[in-house]
Amino acid sequence: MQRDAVGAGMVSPRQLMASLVAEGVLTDPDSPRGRLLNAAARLFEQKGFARTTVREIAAEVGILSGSIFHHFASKEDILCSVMQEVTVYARARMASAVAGADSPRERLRACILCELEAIHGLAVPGFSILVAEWRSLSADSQRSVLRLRDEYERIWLETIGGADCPGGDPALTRRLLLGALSHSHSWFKPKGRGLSLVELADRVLLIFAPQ
Amino acid sequence: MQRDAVGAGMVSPRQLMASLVAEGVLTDPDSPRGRLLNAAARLFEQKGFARTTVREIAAEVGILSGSIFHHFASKEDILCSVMQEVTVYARARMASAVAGADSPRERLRACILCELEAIHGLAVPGFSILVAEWRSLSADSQRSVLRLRDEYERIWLETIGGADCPGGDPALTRRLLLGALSHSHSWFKPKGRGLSLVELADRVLLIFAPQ
Amino acid sequence: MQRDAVGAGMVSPRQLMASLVAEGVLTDPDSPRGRLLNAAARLFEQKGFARTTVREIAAEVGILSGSIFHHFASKEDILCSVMQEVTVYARARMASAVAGADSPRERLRACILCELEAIHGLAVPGFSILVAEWRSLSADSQRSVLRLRDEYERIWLETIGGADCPGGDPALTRRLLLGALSHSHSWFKPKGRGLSLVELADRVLLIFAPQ
Amino acid sequence: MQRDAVGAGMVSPRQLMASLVAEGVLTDPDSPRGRLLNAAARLFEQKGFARTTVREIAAEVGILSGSIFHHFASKEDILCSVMQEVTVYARARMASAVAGADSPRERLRACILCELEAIHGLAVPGFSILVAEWRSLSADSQRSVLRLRDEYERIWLETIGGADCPGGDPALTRRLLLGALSHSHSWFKPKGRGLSLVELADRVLLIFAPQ
DNA sequence: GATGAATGAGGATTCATTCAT
DNA sequence: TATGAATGAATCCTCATTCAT
Repeated sequence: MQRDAVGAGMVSPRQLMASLVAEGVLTDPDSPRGRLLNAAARLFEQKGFARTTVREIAAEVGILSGSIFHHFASKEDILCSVMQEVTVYARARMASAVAGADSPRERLRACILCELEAIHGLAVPGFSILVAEWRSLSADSQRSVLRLRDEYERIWLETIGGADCPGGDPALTRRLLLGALSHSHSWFKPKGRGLSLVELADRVLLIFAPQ
Repeated sequence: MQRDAVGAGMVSPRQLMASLVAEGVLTDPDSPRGRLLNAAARLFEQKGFARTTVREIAAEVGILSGSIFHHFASKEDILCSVMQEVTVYARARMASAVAGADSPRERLRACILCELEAIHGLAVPGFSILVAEWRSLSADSQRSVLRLRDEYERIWLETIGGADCPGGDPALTRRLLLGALSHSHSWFKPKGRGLSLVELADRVLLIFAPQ
Repeated sequence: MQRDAVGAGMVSPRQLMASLVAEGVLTDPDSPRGRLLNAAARLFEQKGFARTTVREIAAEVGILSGSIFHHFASKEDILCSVMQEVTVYARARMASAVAGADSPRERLRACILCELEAIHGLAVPGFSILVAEWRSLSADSQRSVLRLRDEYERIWLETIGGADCPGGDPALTRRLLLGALSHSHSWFKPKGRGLSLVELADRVLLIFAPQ
Repeated sequence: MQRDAVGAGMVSPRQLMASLVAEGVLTDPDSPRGRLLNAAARLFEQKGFARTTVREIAAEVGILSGSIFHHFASKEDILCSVMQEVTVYARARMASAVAGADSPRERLRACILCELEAIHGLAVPGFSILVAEWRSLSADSQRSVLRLRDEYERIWLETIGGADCPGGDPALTRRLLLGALSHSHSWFKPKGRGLSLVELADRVLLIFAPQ
């Protein structure tokens, strides 16, 4: 029997985003700022932060490069904002996914799938940037993102602690998992005729929580 | 009882490198070109390829930026050369490490430790660049590195296939391992009072090949 | 009796240029781009393309070198644009000059004087660049200029064909004329107390169309 | 009846050069310096002085760029030397050609053909450089070449004065001729199935000295 | 909010030239 | 004489950022 994707029983990505926008904790993706963030996320993911120019980001949403600075203080501010938005969204999504899972093992599965979907842009573009471009951020910006990320990681640690993972060190397990999952961005093609994302999640689960 | 590091029974890094240099398959690290490669590897690892200037690389070995182009055709050529050298060296080291291990499980452990040592620059600086800066390479350069890397990966796949890894898909296991290990570059501090590299390797082994 | 210069009965250079600018086929010489083109033409003529730096061109119009690339894609693009503008203008001027001449011989005289005036910058600066810097242009750029030049040369060939030139090969005559006239750029000084441009044209006419 | 080329009755190019080398007024083309001069002349003609690097010249004769400066003081010195050699050789050849012609008209024909052969590299490569790269030379170097060229031009002027050229101004006629002939370098292909060099010379003669 | 021209510091790269070996 | 590593100034070009309109 095909297991359910994370989405089952959850609010849809669109609904979730809408409610976060309503709460004022996320930028409206249809606003100029929101469209810039999306374009930037896509480009940073595709070509990397350093190789993306503000001109390209601006062109992507049909404005000129100078106009970007009405919305962001600097190029780094764009990156930081992207990361913040991604973090906020991923955290909400993760909370919702875990809440909808019954057993400890299901919860871990939900976390893995949730992060995989984020990494591969199914839910929100830009998650892989968090790992790949971390060093492009100034120390201050890193702190601001880390603060937002805290709870996201807390959920992960609790979930790993609850599941029966070998090694007995949830922090280490989490780090290995983060590396393994985020690297999948460079080789896993969800469109392919091979593994689906859900299948990949199950394989990973089998390794990090056997039985 | 403290298990042995990979190095036990192997030729020393220095000896290995010397013999590879003698074979003409590696650049003499004391030659101008070799010193440039080392400096570049260090800087690329520290700050990333895009954020490193040729001026900095040149300054690191005490020459002027223009002089670099006596040894390399372009900045990208430096990156490509670094990756090639790292690959050649890591391959030789890996072959030697695996050859010195008796059981399948020991061989896997040797692979993991070997790669961890490479990632953390204990053996050769620059291995983590292979993952982190892969996209900074042109398609042609990528191919040239991949050709050299082929056997390295072949050893990995055979070793994983021989060990009793869950999942039954050595290629997938390898990819997850590569992600998990290379990401350790951004959080693991070998100097720290925490885990040692050998201990980290054993933990990873426990997860990817339980029992 | 002093014969008339080409200008007689023609629209003035200023009027002609103004109408071409209005048609959108020439750049407004008062626009930033136009001023850059003029400065570049003057410098290329004076010192040659290779020995002229973009800094100098920029300085000539009071901007910094980097700002040039808002208007042109590359230094070669500047050269190409100069040649295109010069060609368009010279073509219009030539057409107008020939149209105002009554006899075949007068038409040839008009062509010669028109090209001489162009070469010596009396009408438009930069014509001599067309010959002197032709090899500095990429093959693609050469084609784009040649397309614009086609009609200019067609007028020449028809005019030579109509006049009673010895040799009976208008194409050859044109080539010899072009060489002879454009070389005058390096020795003829219109300001001098010697020959005037009009006199020079008449001498050339006497040689290439005797009687 | 096919008219004779200049060469008829003259010493062969090879003999002429040999005797000039013997006199010490020309560099032995088989000496290192001579081979450098030939390579440079060919490259300057092909790509222009500014676009030719000393590396290319050196490579052409199989030495390294640094070694060039054992033979020449600077890149400009190479250009100057090329022009001097070309001038000396052309002068000797011209004298010999004119001496072998009987009538004034024949003498003019010999001059034209002689210069055409020089321009198209049949006798010595590099003559077209004299016109095309004149501005690449410093004032001092220009003077040194002009001194050598004096007699060459004197022969031209006397010959033109002796022939029955229209216009009555040998200096002007010479200048127009020089422009017309040297420009042929950019369009005339001696190999082609069209005009031969001798035929071209006869056409030119017909224009500049009718009847 | 948007424009687009301009900035200006900095980037990689070129290349004639030098000089110890 | 030849080498080849190094120089160092200059080159074209890039790009985040500013600002008057």
